[in-house]
Amino acid sequence: MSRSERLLKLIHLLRSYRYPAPGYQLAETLGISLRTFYRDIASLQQQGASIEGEPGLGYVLKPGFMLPPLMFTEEELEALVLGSRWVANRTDSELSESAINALVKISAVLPAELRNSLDENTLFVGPTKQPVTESAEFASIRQAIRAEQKITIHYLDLKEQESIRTIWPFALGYFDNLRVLAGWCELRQSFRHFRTDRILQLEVCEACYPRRRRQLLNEWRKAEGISSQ
Amino acid sequence: MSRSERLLKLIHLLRSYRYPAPGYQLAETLGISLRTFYRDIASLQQQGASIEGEPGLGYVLKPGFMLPPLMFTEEELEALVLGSRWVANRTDSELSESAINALVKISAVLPAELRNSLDENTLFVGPTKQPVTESAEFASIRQAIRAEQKITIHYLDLKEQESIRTIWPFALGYFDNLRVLAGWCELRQSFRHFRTDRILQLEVCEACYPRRRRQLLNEWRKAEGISSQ
DNA sequence: GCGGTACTGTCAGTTTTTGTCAGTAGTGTT
DNA sequence: AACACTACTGACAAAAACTGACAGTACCGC
Repeated sequence: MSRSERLLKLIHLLRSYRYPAPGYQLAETLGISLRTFYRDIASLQQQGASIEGEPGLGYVLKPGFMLPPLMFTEEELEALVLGSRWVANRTDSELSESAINALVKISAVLPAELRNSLDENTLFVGPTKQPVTESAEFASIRQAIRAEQKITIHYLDLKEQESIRTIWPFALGYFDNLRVLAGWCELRQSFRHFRTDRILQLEVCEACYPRRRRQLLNEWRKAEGISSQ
Repeated sequence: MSRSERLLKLIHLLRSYRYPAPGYQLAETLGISLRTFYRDIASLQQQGASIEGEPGLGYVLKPGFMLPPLMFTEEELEALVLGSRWVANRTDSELSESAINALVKISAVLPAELRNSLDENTLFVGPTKQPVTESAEFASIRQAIRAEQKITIHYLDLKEQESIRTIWPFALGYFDNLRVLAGWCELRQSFRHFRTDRILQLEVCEACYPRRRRQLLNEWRKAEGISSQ
C-alpha cells in the first residue's frame, strides 16, 4: 500500500470514529509504526486537515477538511455562477482561477440534476471596454489585507506627484473601471484611497499593522459617512 | 508537492474539465512526465476512481467518486464573496437575494476559522453610475431561459420603432451598463439581441421552444464567431 | 523530583517514485 | 501489407522519499 493510499485510509478512519481514537490503535490498524503514524498526521495537517490530538484520549478530525454535500436552489446556483463568472472575467488571474476552482468544488458536491443546471447556466458577463492590465500586484494586495500586513507603495497621485508611503490596507473596492485600495496612511495619519492603477510599485512588509482590519473598516465608514454594507 | 497531494490535484483537475482532457495536457499542468501521469491515473483507478481514457480524446472522471473535494481555500472564499456581492449589487432583487442566501448556505458548512474569513472579507463592489432600474421582468426572463419557454415582448428598437415578437430566450449577458437578452426571434427567423431596458412589456408563454438551450447557444456562438467561454 | 505518556529529531537502511528509453498494441493511411 | 502515428506499458537506474529504531524532549499529575 502506497503512502498516498494510506493517508486516504487514515482520513477515512478518522472520519469513521465518532470519538477520539488513540494513536497506537490507528497505527496498528494501518499496519505502521507509531513514528510513521505521527508523520502521517503531520502530512495531513500540512495539507489542511485540522486533526487534533488530545493526550490521553486520541485523535479527532474536525469537520471542515472536505466539502460536504451542498444543496442550493436553481436561482442560488445562477447567482453563484454569474458572480463567479464576473470574478473570473474582471479580477486578477489568481482570484479568477480561484473563482473557477470554487465552482468546480461546488459542482462536485451537488446532486446530479443540479450539477447539470450549473454547467448549462447561460447568464454571462460581457467583456468590458477597459481591460484589466494591472496584475501581479493584486494578489499581494489581497494577501496583505487578509493578513493585516503593512505595505509600502510608490504612488502617483492625481496631481501626478509621486510619493512613497507605508499604509495599512484594509479594503479593496471594485468599481466599473477602476479598483481602489482603502488604507490608513502612516504618512498622512489618516484614511486614504489609492487607485490601484496608480500604484507604481508595491512591497508587502513583514510587519502586521497594530489594529484589526474590521475596526479600521468601521472607523473608515464612520469617517466617510457610509452605513454598513 | 507530495504524491498524495498531487493525486488530489489531479482529481480536481479532472473534475474541472467538462470534456475529456488529453493526457499530455494534464501531465504538463501537474508538472510531471507523461509516464508518471499514467502511473498516477493507474493509482487512482486502483483506489476506486472511475477514470476513463479514450484514445484520441483524453480522460474523464465519471461522477460519483467517493472522495469529496477539499474545503475551499481562503482565496476561493474571497472569490465567492466578491462575486456574490457583485450579483447582490448589480442584478435584480430576486437574484440578489439568492446570492446572499447561497453565501449563507456556504457559510454554514465552513469551519469556524474560514467562516470568520468569509464574514470579515473586505473586497467590495463599488456602486455603479447607472443604477439598475428595471426589475420585475428580470426574474421572468431568467425563469423563461431556465425552463426553455418562449416569451412575447414589446420591444423598442434602436430606431425607436416598437414591435411585438415572440422569441426563444437562451442567454442573458451582463455588461457594465446594460443587459442584453439573446434569443431566436420567430419574427425574423434569426438570432437577435435585445437590450433589456428597451423591453417595454414581457409575457412568458406556456409553450416551451422546440430546441435545447445549449444547442441554441452553440449555434449562436458559431454565428457570432465566439469561441466557448 | 519522579514516573509516565505523547511526541520529536536523527539516521541509516529500504522502498518508492521518477524520467528515460525501448517496445507493444491498436488505429487509420497509403 | 507496409507505414506512420498515438496511447500506453515494461525495465531500469538515479533520485527522492519513506520507515523504524532509538534517543531525547515536553508536559502532566503526584
